[in-house]
Amino acid sequence: MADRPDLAAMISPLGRALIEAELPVLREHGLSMWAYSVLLALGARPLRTQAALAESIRADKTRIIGVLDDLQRRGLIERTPDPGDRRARLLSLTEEGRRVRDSAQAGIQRNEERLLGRFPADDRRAFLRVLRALADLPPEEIAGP
Amino acid sequence: MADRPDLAAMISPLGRALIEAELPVLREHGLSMWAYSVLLALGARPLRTQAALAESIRADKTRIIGVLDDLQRRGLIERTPDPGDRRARLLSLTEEGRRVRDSAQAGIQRNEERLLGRFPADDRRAFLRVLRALADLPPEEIAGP
DNA sequence: TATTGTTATACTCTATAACTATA
DNA sequence: TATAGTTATAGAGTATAACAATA
Repeated sequence: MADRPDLAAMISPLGRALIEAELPVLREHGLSMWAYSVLLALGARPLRTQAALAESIRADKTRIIGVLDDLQRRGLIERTPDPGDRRARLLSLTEEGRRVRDSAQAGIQRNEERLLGRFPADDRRAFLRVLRALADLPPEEIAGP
Repeated sequence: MADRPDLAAMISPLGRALIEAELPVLREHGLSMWAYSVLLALGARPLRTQAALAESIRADKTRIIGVLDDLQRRGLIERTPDPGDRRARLLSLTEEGRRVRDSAQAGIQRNEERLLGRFPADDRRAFLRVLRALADLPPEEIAGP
């Protein structure tokens, strides 16, 4: 027997539980998980094509179309044909979209801070430092040789 | 904007990537992810019913039947009717099952140790300490009030 | 009647392929 | 012809409901 559980066996269910914890907050804002992912991705920087957006959130491009339709209808994003190439749609957050994203994220991180609050500050900082570094690794690096 | 990404946004994709990293190792041992989960759960302690096993790995009970069929056929687990209640099936690992589980887990953790090896020992210990504590929390505690 | 395990069915999510419009 | 976006179809994975055996 190993002296610790597999990382994946700890991290993967924890991720599912954290997503479960997000759902009530997102529901209050009328957002699905995909919709929230889109708002986060567009907030980081506006994107020039839906395909690029889909790739950045690791989704299939056909999967986000309904999500974009809904966000646009509700005035949270703008989707305008690129004048330079009318096949592409320029994507960006509206002010309202930014507001909804920030409000949802504040609610989510409030709960996450409650969870982290049970650990000593040093452990918390080290945990976040390692987690951020691991999360930034490209999947090929995680997969290994 | 928040000063860090949401925990879920970091942890959940990381979990998926770690599972991807496990797949080649599991494939070498002829194991699916569910089969490996079963071997791990039965290794911790033998279980008296399939329903209890399913619950312990957060699976539907109908979902693991084919997995158990296969593991039993290959001699990795034993599934014997409980003499005291012939409806139930006593589940346990065989010696071969234990061997396969240990070999697969060794391969998986070898790669995980490679990933952790890039961090200072202190950070690594703190990371695992916090991660284990979070993974041990019941989902209700993670969900919050 | 209730419970364990099983099988059959339906549903959800996701990806693949076909289509439209621009280039 | 190639590409961005969209729609329609098919596939995988999962859960729900019905069933058989035992209590």
